[in-house]
Amino acid sequence: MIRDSRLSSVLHALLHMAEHDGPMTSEALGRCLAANPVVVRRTMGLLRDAGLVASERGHAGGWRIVADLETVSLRRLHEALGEPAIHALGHRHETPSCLVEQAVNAALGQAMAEAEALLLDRFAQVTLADLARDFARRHAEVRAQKG
Amino acid sequence: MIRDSRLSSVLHALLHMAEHDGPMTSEALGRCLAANPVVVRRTMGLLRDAGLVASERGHAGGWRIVADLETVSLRRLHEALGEPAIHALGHRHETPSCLVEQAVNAALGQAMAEAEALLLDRFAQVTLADLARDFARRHAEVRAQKG
DNA sequence: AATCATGTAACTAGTGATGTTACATGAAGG
DNA sequence: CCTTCATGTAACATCACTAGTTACATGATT
Repeated sequence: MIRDSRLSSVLHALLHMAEHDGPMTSEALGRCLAANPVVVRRTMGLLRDAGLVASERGHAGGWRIVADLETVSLRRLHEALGEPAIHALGHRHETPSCLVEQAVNAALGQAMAEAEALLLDRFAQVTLADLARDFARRHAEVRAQKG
Repeated sequence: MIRDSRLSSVLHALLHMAEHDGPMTSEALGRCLAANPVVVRRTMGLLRDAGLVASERGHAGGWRIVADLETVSLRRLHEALGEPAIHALGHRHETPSCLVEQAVNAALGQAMAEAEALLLDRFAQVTLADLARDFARRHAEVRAQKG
């Protein structure tokens, strides 16, 4: 089971918002993501706290992007979500007194730190604008196949 | 919360077994790991199925290593444990019909695949013998400080 | 004032490792 | 043979966390 799909969800939501004129309601986003509107609000609220989106109540309310797509990287979104744990693996005692466990933690910890650094680096290199362009390319491709 | 510390646990257990003469009981290993003996049996059983350790019942029974420490890598142990999920992040729909989600999955999936490949590569390069040597070095260091 | 949408609390569901109890099975020693 | 010791395994509880759901308050627009 995937433990945390929020980064994927907010990316999906943000791209839909980028392609959409005017604010989108939590319910509309929930239909796009096949997710519950309350969960959408809960997750988007973290992006609002980070200054990436804004929400408005009442008629014609909803969510809209207030940041430049070119400057928002996946890493920034990951941070906005509270930097949830990336790895499902780990060790129980962080600072063990046992020398054996220290050796284990050193080896395991280094490999995982390298993998995490690589992932965060990749996240930092991809912006919402990149994804929007990739979507546009896929969209054009499908239209070309049909036409 | 760490979801899966089994790799760390079996490494810890195997190194203790390597430093110990004769088989070690689940209860003794449980004391080393601060874990429940039944959990130890459950986890070590996977290594037994992979041919890395053997178990014996009755008096003077317990667990012992039957593989060459030089040839057992962290990756092989990870495989013996059933290759549990490495990432805590992911997306919900693997093959979405939505083009937006396809673009998201492609970007996210590639970054995560790279990170996973790096981690598995690092795991493949570290053997139990390497860890045993690292432990011996740490042990000598501590004795030097005391003496 | 009615309607619409967010804000948020409170609770449930689902997942997977880990903890725990209980009991069967087999091996060694008296 | 029988007791003891240790694994083998089933069954259930616990824990942590995201996601789903219900309910209601708050604020903005018409």
